[in-house]
Amino acid sequence: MSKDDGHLIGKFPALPKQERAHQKREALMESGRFLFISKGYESTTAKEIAAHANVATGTFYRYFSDKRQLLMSLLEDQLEKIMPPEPTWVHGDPEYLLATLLAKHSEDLNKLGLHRVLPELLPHDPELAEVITNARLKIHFMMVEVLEQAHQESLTWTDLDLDSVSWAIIAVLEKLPQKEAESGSKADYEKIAKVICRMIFPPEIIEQLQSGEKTL
Amino acid sequence: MSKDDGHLIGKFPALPKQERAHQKREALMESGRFLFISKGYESTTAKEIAAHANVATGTFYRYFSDKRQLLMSLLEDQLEKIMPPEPTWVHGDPEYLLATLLAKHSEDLNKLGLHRVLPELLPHDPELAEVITNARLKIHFMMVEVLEQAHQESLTWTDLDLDSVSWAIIAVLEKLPQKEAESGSKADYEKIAKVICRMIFPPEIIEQLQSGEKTL
Amino acid sequence: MSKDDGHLIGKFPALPKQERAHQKREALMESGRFLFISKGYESTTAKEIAAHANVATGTFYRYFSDKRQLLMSLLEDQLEKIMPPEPTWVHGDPEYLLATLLAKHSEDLNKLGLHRVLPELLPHDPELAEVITNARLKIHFMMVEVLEQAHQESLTWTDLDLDSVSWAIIAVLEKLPQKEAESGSKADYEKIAKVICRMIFPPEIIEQLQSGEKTL
Amino acid sequence: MSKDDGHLIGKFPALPKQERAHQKREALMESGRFLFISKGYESTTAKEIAAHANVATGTFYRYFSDKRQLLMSLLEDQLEKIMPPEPTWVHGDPEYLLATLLAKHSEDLNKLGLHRVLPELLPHDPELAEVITNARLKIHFMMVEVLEQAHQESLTWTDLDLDSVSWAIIAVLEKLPQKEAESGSKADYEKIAKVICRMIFPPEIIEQLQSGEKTL
DNA sequence: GATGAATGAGCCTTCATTCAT
DNA sequence: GATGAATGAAGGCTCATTCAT
Repeated sequence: MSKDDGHLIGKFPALPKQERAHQKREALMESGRFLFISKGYESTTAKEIAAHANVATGTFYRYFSDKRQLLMSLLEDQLEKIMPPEPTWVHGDPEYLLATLLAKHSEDLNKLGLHRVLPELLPHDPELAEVITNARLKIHFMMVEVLEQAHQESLTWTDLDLDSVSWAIIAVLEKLPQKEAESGSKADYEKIAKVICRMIFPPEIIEQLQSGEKTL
Repeated sequence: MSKDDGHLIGKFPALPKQERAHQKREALMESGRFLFISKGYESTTAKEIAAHANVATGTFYRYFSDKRQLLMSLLEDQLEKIMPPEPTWVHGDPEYLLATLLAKHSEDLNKLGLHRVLPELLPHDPELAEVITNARLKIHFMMVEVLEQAHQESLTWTDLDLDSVSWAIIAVLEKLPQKEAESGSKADYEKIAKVICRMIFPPEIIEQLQSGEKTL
Repeated sequence: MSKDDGHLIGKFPALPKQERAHQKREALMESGRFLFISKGYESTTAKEIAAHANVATGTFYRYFSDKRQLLMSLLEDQLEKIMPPEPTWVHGDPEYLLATLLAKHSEDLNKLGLHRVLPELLPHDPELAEVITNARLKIHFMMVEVLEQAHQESLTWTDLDLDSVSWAIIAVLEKLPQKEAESGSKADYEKIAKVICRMIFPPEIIEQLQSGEKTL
Repeated sequence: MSKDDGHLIGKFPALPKQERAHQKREALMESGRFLFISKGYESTTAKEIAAHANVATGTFYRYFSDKRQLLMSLLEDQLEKIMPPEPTWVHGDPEYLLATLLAKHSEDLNKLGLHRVLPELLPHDPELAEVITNARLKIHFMMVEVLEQAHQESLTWTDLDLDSVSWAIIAVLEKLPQKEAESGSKADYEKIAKVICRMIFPPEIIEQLQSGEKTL
């Protein structure tokens, strides 16, 4: 049904103008993403992106002021997808939950794929760096909050700095894609989840949580 | 005696030729390092490096076949400095030792500084990637070995996968410079060391080690 | 009609796109030819060719991958023009025919002009050398064939090696432009034709042919 | 005997200074000749020539103001060697004499080898061109004179322009090295000599000369 | 809006030439 | 005299960006 329903004749899609434009924009972004990931940001030229999206070079510049803006749009568009859903660790087996979370997060990142180009740019593009840092901070605060909550309930180690724990967890999280890229295979999320959990919970707490005695 | 005896003031260094050449090479490498770190590898031109080292463009090419080779030399020169000395965790307070190690490692990396450019290049330079991956693997194996040893002595958690622990530690280690770059200040090595140690040792073991009862 | 109808005066050519592109290519080739001839192949830069054709440097590279390719195109385009039409010496006054042929050939070469750059390149560009050698061989075989035919009819010297004769003729032919370049004036084609004819025909045969007694 | 007679100790030749200098100059010229011929004039760098002659780059410029001057010296030095000895065609079998001359000339040219680089330079170096043109003219006049002499004795064709004959002969002469370079083998000097002779002498004259009846 | 030819600044690299040692 | 490191102008080529159609 709707506008794409086969009433098309030949190669002239009868889409509303705005829709057509939107499609082109999308195509360019997708091409940009693909090429950035395949060959790196610097090595990808605007012309290539346009060609890959089957539009003329000039068209690129109608939709984006330059290569960088396309990247920014990619990020804006999809940064929220990186945001891990608030983990509900305290409601059940935290190791299992975390392993699931890791798998999901890793998959999301891979779908997005941009983590491969960011390192290339972050150090030299403050604005971009800020966007990313903010996203990271958001995750960090979210995680600290969760840890804090668990701390309130006396579920966590009492002698560890929650901020450092949170940061360490994020460090591990962010290194995951690299690990997988280097080894060429999926990481063993369960083992890693177990390690991460140990940073947070004493073993006996985890057992309690796993046995379901102590859910929120 | 004569004109070369060091009494000269001003711009006539009068060093032995080979020395002069070596100095120039060093100056170029230092300039390369500085500029790579400041403005990124791609954005740095051979001309700039030469200018920063106060030599002509052509001189750059006398000492290096190109920018990449300069980077490789930087790495070769200093990769061993990254190599953390084998930690002797089991001989004393592991938290203290690890904190010291973190501080030292972080400082080394910062002196080297290249960790900022590597991410930019690794995905697109297989040879370079291999060099780095090898170095990382070396650290990883070293760490696994140490953990294994501790494990033999029943010092470690018995339910954690040592390989994953090792990898997580390295992940944290490698994220340190980024953390410091983003926050603009030194990390709190002691708190982080504590978190890392928790991945390895049960708290009571750490206490034992700290009290010196159970050294190797 | 409207703005494209040719009534425009000034700088708006308004040709169909393809035509314009073709013209630009032509202009570049012509500029290349001119500059190669004037100042030599090596001494001519792509930038100069572009400037002479009133286009930007980059435009040169849209139409040609490099200087050499432009030269190759020049040759391909015009090599057939060098090919002398098969002479019909045996049908009439051979001296007159040959003189005409020489004049024509010389004029063609001069129009083309590339004979001035070829010597510079042939020894160091095997591919180019092959192209040229093939063209020369073609002429050689054509000439041998004609001589052979004349030989069949007992028109030629009986004691000369036709292959050597053919080669000598071509040598003379190819030296013509140089002779003219050095003296700065046209060669005396009739006198030279007479000399060449003497390499082929005994004088009495020529007389016969000239008197028309013995045409094919 | 003399200065080179074995009193040398180690690697310090006890040659008079001037001699040493002269040797270096010679070595540079020989290296230049070799490299010009192998890789072309333009593609040969001063540094290469120096390296090939086992001297430092700077030394090159002590003996020659630049690459071109080295070439000029090469020519000056050896141009006379190109000069064919005045042929004494009229004293014996002209075909035999000419064949010998061709062989000798060809060998000389090949020893010199510079005929390979001249075409690259002549069109764009008027001074050089003049040197060469003069040499050629000298040969031309020499040849015309000989022909004239033969003409006086009624040995030559009476209806051919001696100037054109002379020029044609030189054309053939100068194309010889190219022919040999292209075919990769020696030319058949006897056959070619026969053709050339036919441009000059009627067959019966040649027979006379060969039979020795009519020497000068 | 779309096109893609055109632009030209700027990068990489080479090499003739100089000059301090 | 000899050396060879240093110089820097200049050529080849790319690519982000513009603009006439």
